[in-house]
Amino acid sequence: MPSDQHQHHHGCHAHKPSVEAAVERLREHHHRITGARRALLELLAQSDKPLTVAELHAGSRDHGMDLVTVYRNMEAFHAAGVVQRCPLEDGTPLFELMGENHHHHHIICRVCHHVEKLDVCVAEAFEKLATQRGFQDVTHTLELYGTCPACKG
Amino acid sequence: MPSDQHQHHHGCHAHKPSVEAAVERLREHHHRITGARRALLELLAQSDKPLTVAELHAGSRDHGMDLVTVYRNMEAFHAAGVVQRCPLEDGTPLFELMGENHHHHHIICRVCHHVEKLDVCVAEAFEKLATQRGFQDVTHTLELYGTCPACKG
DNA sequence: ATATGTGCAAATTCTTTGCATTAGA
DNA sequence: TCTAATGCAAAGAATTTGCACATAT
Repeated sequence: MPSDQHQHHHGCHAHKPSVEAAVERLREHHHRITGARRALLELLAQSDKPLTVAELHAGSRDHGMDLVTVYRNMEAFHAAGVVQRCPLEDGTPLFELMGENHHHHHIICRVCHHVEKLDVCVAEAFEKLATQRGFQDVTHTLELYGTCPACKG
Repeated sequence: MPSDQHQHHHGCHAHKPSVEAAVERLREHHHRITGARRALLELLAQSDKPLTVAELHAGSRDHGMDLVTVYRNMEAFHAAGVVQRCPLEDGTPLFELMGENHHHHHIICRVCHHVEKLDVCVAEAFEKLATQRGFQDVTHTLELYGTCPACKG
């Protein structure tokens, strides 16, 4: 039962909440809240799509942090459950803020890497299969790949 | 409508079929069928899980091919629609033969990378969403990650 | 016969590590 | 104050490219 179509009027909406939630989570994990981390969290919160290391680095260029800081923080964020990794088909790492906002997936153009959010999740029930087999801390990714209208040909 | 449970008595069964199907596909794409390619296809067909570049290289060591041959052929196979890429959460590339056999997904231990096949696919319907948005050649991956029973702690 | 595929070596890109310095808590 | 985070530089790993030779069609 797709309840879609809410994401084509973005701008600067309910971002702070996700950032603050992330900050709390990081504190729980005894991490310090630095300028670099705030900058990265803001970026992730403002983005409507998962970001690459390069995009994170470029996007926070006003803060001027080093690439290695991006790598280290994405690892820390992931370990703290603040971001989710959802690599492209070719393995390129993408990072996305784990929202309290409902879980969702993406349709990604395999040519231009344009990403659209799909506000539906059919996979939650699926996770039970894994849990039944004795797996713990089960998460999932569901990515659709295709050629977007602009890239036909 | 899950039609599960057919894969726990493997050995050397219906492999040739998938290999031959792949070979045909490669021919359609005007690719030559070399020893290296046969070896890689056999390996993929015999495996009940997606394989890494290293595994493909090691597994075909009797043929003694170069690592770069694995890379190049996986790219060719993917372009020809013979294999599917399904990277691990961390981006590590995995390759799996695209079967005429029914589509399925995996549950992967994020500690030891043990992989189990799930003979169910809930995502086909999902692909329609992408098609409706004008995407073409839509495929998907659905991977579940967790800590397997052996890796608890 | 001819072009594609392969191996080897080198180049490139991506990611990680070490260590001195800076800055949160 | 005291430890975690950062930047810079260097190391390491993964992947790609170039070119001469081998081999499927």
